[in-house]
Amino acid sequence: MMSDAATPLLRIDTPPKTLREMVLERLRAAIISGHFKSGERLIERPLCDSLGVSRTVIREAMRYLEAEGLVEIQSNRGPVVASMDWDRAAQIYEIRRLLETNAARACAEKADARVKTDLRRALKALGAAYDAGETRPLFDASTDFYQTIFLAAGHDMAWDIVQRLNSRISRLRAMTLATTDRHVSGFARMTQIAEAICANDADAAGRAVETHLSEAAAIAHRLLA
Amino acid sequence: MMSDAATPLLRIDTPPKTLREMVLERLRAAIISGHFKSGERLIERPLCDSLGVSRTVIREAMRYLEAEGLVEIQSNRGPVVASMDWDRAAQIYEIRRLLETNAARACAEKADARVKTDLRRALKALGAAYDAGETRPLFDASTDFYQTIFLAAGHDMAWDIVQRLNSRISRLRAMTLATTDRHVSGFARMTQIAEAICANDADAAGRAVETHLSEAAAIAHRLLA
DNA sequence: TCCTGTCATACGGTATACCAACATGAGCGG
DNA sequence: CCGCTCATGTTGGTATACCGTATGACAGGA
Repeated sequence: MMSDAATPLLRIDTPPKTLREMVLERLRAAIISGHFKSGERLIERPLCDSLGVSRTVIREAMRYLEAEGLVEIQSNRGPVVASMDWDRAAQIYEIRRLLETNAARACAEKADARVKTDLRRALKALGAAYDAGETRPLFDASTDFYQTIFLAAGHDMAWDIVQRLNSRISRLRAMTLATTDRHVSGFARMTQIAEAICANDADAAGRAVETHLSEAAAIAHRLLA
Repeated sequence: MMSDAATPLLRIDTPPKTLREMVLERLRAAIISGHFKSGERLIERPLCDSLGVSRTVIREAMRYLEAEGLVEIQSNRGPVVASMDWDRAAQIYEIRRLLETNAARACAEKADARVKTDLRRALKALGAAYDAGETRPLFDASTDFYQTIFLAAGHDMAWDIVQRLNSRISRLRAMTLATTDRHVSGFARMTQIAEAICANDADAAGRAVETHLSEAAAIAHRLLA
């Protein structure tokens, strides 16, 4: 027999990306990075030209982005980059609070040596990104840190939700990260979280995430409201 | 002056639905109701024929359903109705637990007379649906009950998430509701929830939702695992 | 000046035809 | 039993056309 049906190691689950996946990623990245500002119309035909694809592909990508909440479709006017107000942002921070504290607790309970090294590595990268001071790597390192926690906790569905929510408050997150005092307190909080998890202390991990997030939400509130 | 800029009463905000919205709703309903079984391929052209629309519309609807997680796209094979295993279902129940207990608590804290009558009305409808014994009205009444709670709490984003999660475990929910002992305990739990909220007792409301959900999850686990 | 009606333009919503690439299963030969 | 080839079904993607709505410019009339 060749091998078992599910050999996980050389399985190709994403055979070369389709055009619409690439277009989707670019559009999403463009929105998240602020290249398209909120409220801006996304007109199909110009996008076709600049991306070099047909309307079909653009439109299908738009449906996906619509479902993600990154664009809103106005009737007979087409897609517009979604905007965010404080009320909804606050709801997002609240949902994140629930999901992230829960994930941190679960992670702390089941973290083994492997997870702990991953986490320390992610934290180290995060520290380097904080020192470097550029927004983009900081974004990525922060994402990686949380991803480590969520996946180690086995909460991949919650992680999907959190990522989606984060993409909708990307501007807010960028501004929050750029806040100067955040450079110190942010990393300190992340360190607390990592330490609590490495000590398998679920309560401490949950509390650390909670304070981290409430601080972030407070800064965001000051910036937006 | 004619009238203020925003005359709310005759404003048309949903000018007649577009074809793709109608198609989207029908396909979604067809998947949730089990008309398309999980794992089943959704082949474009037959769908075009049966729905009487063009491929464009079908394909765009599929992108949306993909983003919702109701269908999965296999490369070069197109959309397939997504399936659900217990691990992911458990994650969904866990996320619902967090969001629903939180919403119930918030609702209990800020419920006024208006909300309470709405809730009692929803509960009454729910009781009638339980007595009638048909699955579909029960589904709708249950949805309405929770919607009342979430919206009264001001948690509309969480509500969107919960609805999306529920659509992904619709089969499981249907089986759970059909379980006979659920007919008694389910309504009793819902009554507890409503009473706690009407008493503005956040802790009791949270606890009631928690037990309700953990019971539901246990039944689902028995059925699926 | 302030309406109001008209018109041209821009753009989304939908349909259709067409083609290339890939998947799959049947049949064929070894 | 295995591998090869080939026909067919289906998706991925493009190009094109047409209609309806939205919008802004403009002209005439109260």
